[in-house]
Amino acid sequence: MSAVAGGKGTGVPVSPNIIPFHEPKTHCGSCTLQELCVPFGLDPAAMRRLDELISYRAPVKKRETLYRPGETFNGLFAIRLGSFKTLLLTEDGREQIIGYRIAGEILGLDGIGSDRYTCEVVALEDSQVCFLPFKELDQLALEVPPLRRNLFRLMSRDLCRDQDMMLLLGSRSAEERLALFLLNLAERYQTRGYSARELVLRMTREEIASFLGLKLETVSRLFSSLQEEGLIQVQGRAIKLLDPWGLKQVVERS
Amino acid sequence: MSAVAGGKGTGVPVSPNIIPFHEPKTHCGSCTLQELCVPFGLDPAAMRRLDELISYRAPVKKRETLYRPGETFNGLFAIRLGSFKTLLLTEDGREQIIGYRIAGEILGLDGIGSDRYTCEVVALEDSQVCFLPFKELDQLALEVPPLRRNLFRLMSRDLCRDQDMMLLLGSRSAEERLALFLLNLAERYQTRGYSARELVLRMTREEIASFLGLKLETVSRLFSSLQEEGLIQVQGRAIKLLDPWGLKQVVERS
DNA sequence: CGACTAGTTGAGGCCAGTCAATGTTGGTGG
DNA sequence: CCACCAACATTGACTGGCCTCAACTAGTCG
Repeated sequence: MSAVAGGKGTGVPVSPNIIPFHEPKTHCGSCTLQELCVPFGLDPAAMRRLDELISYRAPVKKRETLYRPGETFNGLFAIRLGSFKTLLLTEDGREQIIGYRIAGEILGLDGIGSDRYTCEVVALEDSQVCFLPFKELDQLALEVPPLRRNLFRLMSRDLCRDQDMMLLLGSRSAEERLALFLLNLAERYQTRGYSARELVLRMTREEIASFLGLKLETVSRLFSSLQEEGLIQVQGRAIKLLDPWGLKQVVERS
Repeated sequence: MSAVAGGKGTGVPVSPNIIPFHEPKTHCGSCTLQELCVPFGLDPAAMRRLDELISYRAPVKKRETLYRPGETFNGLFAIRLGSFKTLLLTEDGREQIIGYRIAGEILGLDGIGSDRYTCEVVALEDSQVCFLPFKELDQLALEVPPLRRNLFRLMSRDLCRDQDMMLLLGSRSAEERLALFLLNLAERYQTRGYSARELVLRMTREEIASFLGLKLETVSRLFSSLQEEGLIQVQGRAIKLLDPWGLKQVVERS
């Protein structure tokens, strides 16, 4: 069963660990991620109304599933803390990871169209999400144009990200894929105030491989060879980008 | 310069070949594709208002570009007739085809978020599109909930399609990719009232290959081998699916 | 008719996959 | 706190699927 989204698609949140609202810093207005997230650019009044509509903020433990394909769509999740993988299963049971989402990003957009979520979302570490019930969100968006705009922007951002990913999977070598993966990740962490040079991966080699359309041994070998080239430094899941410009060259050399 | 979307991102439509509105069958209400398209499920009054906001219906010639990355986003295009490829360019100039859109489908959603279109769209044959200016569409959607719903549905549909494509590119063999491509195409043509068994490709082998993350020779070889297996019959771009069930088996055999 | 584009087919090479052995890390319980 | 175990990661040897290069055919348009 899902950790938060409600069992068996009933739409009723059942997490026993909902974070009390009187805790400090559990409001959009004081959230450090607001400019990446749904509330971006809203005036204080609108922000307060958005806050009221968020029906709960809840922790999701490592490896727990946030939602699964087929569960009824009832809203979006904003990642407050932590990271998630999104994946699809092939008919023969293998999993293909199609996304990797970190704090400030939105989960659940895949369900907007069909009333059902279509992919599976699993926490890669202990995380926290804010739940935005869609009906109410849609209503509020009617009155608040910037919110409406943000919703479109978020969907469009996902569309473009997926298209970039198709470009990557369709026409890049294994080495280019890994280099792009690292650069992209570093950039996203940087916008969140973390170092642009050092990052700690939350995924296993196998998960990275699945995401990049490769095998885990290939990923492992590539980490080693990029390290030998002096471009990165690898210590398990801690990666240092020693030469970001060199990494970009790896991508751009045709 | 773009064929329709306006030169140099000015947002002013400049096509010299706009189809007069007094032509028969140029209204949503009488369009055979309405149930696949934006107007799905709208009541007659709303449908009329949607019709009024469509600022033009225009032909796009084979190989003409509908819009390019960087041009200002000013609205969506509904395909009335024909087909298009959507593509991204790598920094070294190769093109990666990321989508293949036919009548009843929507183009331009990639631009909603950023005020600029992000991919390039090119007609594969002489085609026709309806232009929906986004500002007005967004306004109308405020008053017409089913229209709002349709917009979300369309974006979400694209998201899921792209995700399926990532699954295909990330974890399927060349033969599986081609079989899936043919089955998917046949299904889409079938919903539009065409035969589920016979289809005429509008793409070259090279375009199919790019879309599937392969090389043209590989695609050509696969057409031949699927034909030898008795699953399809190939005559240039005319393909007959002799054994759709067998094709599905090709995909599902792990 | 010739030039051009699209498509097919063959021979050979290489990148990434597969199989397998070994090393490392981190969580758990004694 | 440390020993143990399982999961994760690395590395090597070999294989194979798809790519590359190349020759040839068929259809199209001026």
